[in-house]
Amino acid sequence: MAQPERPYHHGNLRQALLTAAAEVIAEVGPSQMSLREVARRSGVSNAAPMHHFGDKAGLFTALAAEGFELLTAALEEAHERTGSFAEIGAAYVGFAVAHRAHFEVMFRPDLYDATAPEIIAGNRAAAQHLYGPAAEHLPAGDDPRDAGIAAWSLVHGLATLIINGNLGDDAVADPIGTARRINALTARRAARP
Amino acid sequence: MAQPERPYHHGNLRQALLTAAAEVIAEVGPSQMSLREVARRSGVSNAAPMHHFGDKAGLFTALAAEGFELLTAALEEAHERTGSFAEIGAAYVGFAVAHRAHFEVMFRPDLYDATAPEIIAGNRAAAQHLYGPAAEHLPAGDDPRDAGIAAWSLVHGLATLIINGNLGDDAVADPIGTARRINALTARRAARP
DNA sequence: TGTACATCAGTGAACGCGCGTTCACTGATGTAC
DNA sequence: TGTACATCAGTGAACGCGCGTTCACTGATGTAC
Repeated sequence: MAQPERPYHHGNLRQALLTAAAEVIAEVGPSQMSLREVARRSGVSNAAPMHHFGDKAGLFTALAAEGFELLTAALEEAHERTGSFAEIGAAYVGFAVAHRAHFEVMFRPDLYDATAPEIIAGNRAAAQHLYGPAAEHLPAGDDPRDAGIAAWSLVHGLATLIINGNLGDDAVADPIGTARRINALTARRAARP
Repeated sequence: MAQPERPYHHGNLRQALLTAAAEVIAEVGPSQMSLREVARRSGVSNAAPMHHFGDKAGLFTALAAEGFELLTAALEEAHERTGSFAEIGAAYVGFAVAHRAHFEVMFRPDLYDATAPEIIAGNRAAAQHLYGPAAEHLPAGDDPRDAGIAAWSLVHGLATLIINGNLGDDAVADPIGTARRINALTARRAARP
């Protein structure tokens, strides 16, 4: 037993806590997540999370910021890979399902400090990757602002309904496929002005 | 002082508790609502709510059931009055904004007993008033199921984004107007196959 | 290369708090005769 | 019409619990010389 199971210095505790928090949130929801449970799962004392995040809201802020980065990366990747607006929407839904905990926290600003610079920047970056392509694929006569809101509403609503279990089993079983069909349905209409 | 301020028998405590709960939820969110605060606002002892709802989940169940009734009534009214599918969608968003607390609870089934008969019936009734008209206004070639999901996603996403404060001030200031434009935009596209 | 010391990361016990729920109870209401 | 009694609606004190946060602390690491 030369190597103790848990060394005094964790090495990467901050990230481990975020990962554990996402796990807990995915199981019980953001509002039932407790710092103590997160610490427990990370094999660390009750007070350890405070050291990294200051308080509970600080952990949520970090999680939301990480979420916006992940979302932006997912949208960017889909855009560059396919150039298809419908695929960007599918990537949005894919992100929500794959990173359910992040997604739920991101859209509950009451949980965290929404004025933190990393949140504002992350928010803006993600929005640009949605609104930008929406404006590119605009049929004549449509207001670009409304078209952006419509596109966002569509994928956000679908993601929310799937996550909350409000859609049938087939939609839940294949969220990205459902998103593709829904987006294609709307895009197809838009392509015939 | 012949009339005491608070008689022993409230007379309509159940409804008063539901109203107070909706108030609290609108202020602090469903997960921060406590039975004690609801009792406090209703001018009644801590234990009084248990008498009417059994436990906390019971109160949420009652609130969700009431929400489904209100939503169904709102959709039905819009349908009969205008016959317009876009107006039904606007009514959905209008309901979410006007009855924010109900709306939030309804779509968090982890909070209540989703298997309660009044919930299942309410859910089904509301869905029929959305999916039914969606099928009527279906352009050729569209899958009716997908069209229903798309319509629901659009209005549900818009409602969620507005409630969470993710849209700009003008959308928040006039949610129904925004919903009308978004729905009309989609409906207009659908009308040109 | 070795030593002194500052800094960093995590401990663990303790705090006060608000919560959901229980319990035996009491006041008010309705009904049978 | 009056009385006895069952039932209903709400009381208020108490319970045990998990929580976020604090605090003085200790072990580990890095850096200056």
